[in-house]
Amino acid sequence: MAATIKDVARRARVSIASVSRTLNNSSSVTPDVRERVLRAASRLHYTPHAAARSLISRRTHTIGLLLPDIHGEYFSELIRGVDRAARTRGLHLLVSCTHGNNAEAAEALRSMNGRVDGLLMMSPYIGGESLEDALPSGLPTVLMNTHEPAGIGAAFVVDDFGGARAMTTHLVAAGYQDIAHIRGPANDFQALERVRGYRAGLATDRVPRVIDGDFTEESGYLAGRALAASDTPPQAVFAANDTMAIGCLFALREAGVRVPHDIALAGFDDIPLARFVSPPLTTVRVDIAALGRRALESLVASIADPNAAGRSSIETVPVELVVRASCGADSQRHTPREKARA
Amino acid sequence: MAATIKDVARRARVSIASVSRTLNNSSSVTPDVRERVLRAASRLHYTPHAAARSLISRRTHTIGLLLPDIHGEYFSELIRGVDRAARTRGLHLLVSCTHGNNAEAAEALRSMNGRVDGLLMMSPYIGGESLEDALPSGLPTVLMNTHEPAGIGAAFVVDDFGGARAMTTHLVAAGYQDIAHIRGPANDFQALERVRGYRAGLATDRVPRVIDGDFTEESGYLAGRALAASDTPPQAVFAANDTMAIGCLFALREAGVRVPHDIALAGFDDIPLARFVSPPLTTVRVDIAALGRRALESLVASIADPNAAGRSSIETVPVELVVRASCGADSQRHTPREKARA
DNA sequence: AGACTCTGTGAAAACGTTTACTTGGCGTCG
DNA sequence: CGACGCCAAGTAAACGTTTTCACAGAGTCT
Repeated sequence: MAATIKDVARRARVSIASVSRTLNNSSSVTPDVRERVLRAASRLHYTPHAAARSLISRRTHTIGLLLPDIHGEYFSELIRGVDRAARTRGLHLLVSCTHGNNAEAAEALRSMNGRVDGLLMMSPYIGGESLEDALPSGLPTVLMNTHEPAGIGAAFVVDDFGGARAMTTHLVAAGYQDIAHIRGPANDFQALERVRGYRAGLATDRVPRVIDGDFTEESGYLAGRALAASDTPPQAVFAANDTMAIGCLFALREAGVRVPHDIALAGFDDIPLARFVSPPLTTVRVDIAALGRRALESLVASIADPNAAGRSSIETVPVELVVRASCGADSQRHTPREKARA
Repeated sequence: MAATIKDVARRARVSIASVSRTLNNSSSVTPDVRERVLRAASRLHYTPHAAARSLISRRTHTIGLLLPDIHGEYFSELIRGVDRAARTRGLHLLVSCTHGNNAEAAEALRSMNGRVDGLLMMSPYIGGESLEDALPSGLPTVLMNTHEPAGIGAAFVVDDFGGARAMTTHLVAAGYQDIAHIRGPANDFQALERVRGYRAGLATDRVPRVIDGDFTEESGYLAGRALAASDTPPQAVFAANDTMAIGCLFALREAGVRVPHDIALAGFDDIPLARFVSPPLTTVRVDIAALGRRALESLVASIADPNAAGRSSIETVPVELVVRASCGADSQRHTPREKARA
């Protein structure tokens, strides 16, 4: 049975108020009392009961992290980034998944009531009922990668549009004219942004060529097989994430298509794998840990001052083009332009 | 301001006891009362305050997950496994990292007091003060991949020894005689077990050849470079994890050593990357999500019945040998035996 | 018809803190 | 020398629940 503040008070022969004051440095106490309390507390291995404390102080020192799923490097990086930032502020992390399910998200939100001081939420899903109803009112919230109108709180989004446009522009500049895009799921905000960036990056006279995918390796594989078998294969393929790009790479290889010689390839996210496949994958690097860190910092600020300005601001996390061999533009060889010149 | 049980009671014109009973189905209430309470609760968007509830009921419905670090697929898989199992039981997850730091671990443990019903902890580190002192007494705890004597609670360990021995045996059976092992950090329980398995798997007349590493890709790279430059390069290299194996692979490739033709290579963990490097890596698959799931289930059981039998049992999570091209034994070519026969 | 058992409801205690308020002692200043 | 103010320490209320206990009313059985 854990010791309570009463046990400490009794042992130190003071009132519970003095114990509380000593332990919280909330107001000055006599060195004598202080000494006795500290000794008693450590003797009893006393640690304050978090629930009791947060019941009265209205602070849990915990923030909720609600993710669509926990899968792969992407989320562990995100959690890591958030955790580090939280740790330096003495905050705990309550992690939960929605599994892309809006009902489950609402359920998770509901059961976090009174458990957290604020909420960090990634919900790229579009459609279904709005989150606004489900969110406990008054709970400071920061969204990540969401399309929600920013009435809820601050939001941080990865610059999917900018990254996809930069990638497409890069491919165009490398001389590819017919560039296909393997897109992510239709109800995913990030997937949409990347399609939008792809379209924006294309030369104005080119017709976009978008193939369905769902961010899985298999969907990339299927798309790659279809493209390889096409009467008019594209010169380059830009997959909306690295996982699909790698699936596509395998399909192309299987079909005897050389990358980047016959078809150039690019992805998005810069997962660790990207460097290691052969050829190494050209992609867009996303500093996902930074996203987590910045989102947490913003949340902390809005907890500290609920009426702060910048409440419903949207901030963009920059991305970076990473050019490797798979797009044929890292060296002098393989690009159509170079081939033509030769 | 969130609604409390009093608000609901007032609106439903009943006592707070009736509200509580209705919402918890704890005892029968009149349909009439029930109806009024439910209507009032939903009208007010009432959700019980978790801290207040757990103060009195001594249950937080939260379990603490304490990890050495959150990095890479390994931990996201673990969290995922634990989360799924927790979710089906209506439990929340409080995640924290120790960063391999025993002091930080103690601090995290301390601040989890009263916050969690039980603790799931992975602490492969050896040395430093024992965890036993830091652990809040009476808190059900399940350890993962630890060397701690099982006085604390149940423990689950991956069969590192068995996996490493199986891999070594496999390499021996494939005809390799001189097999080097790149080991993990000296203070890591799993690394030690893998070394032990390696030694056990070697033919009795062979001298173990162990090279230092620390589970990072770079250490694998350095080891690989040293081995390639050695006067007596081994016939096969068994790295204690895939990450080092891949580092080693790059070093060997750089040195012009063909894998598996000149030197065979094997890893441990079966990270997703393993399938994709070239040649695909022979390794040992660890179902890390299953480890998390089983550990959580065991924890739940010991929370439900604190005096349960099997309290300080140690269970082993099985592993599986995954033979791919890098060890030269998946096909008929490349193994010394085959080469000799040819 | 009276006593007795249920059953549903409300009042109140309890959980372990923090904090506003109260009290008592002491020093200071007029 | 007395009044005033300040400081440390204690008392008690409050936080929002669950749960024990008491109670009232309705059946049921002799």
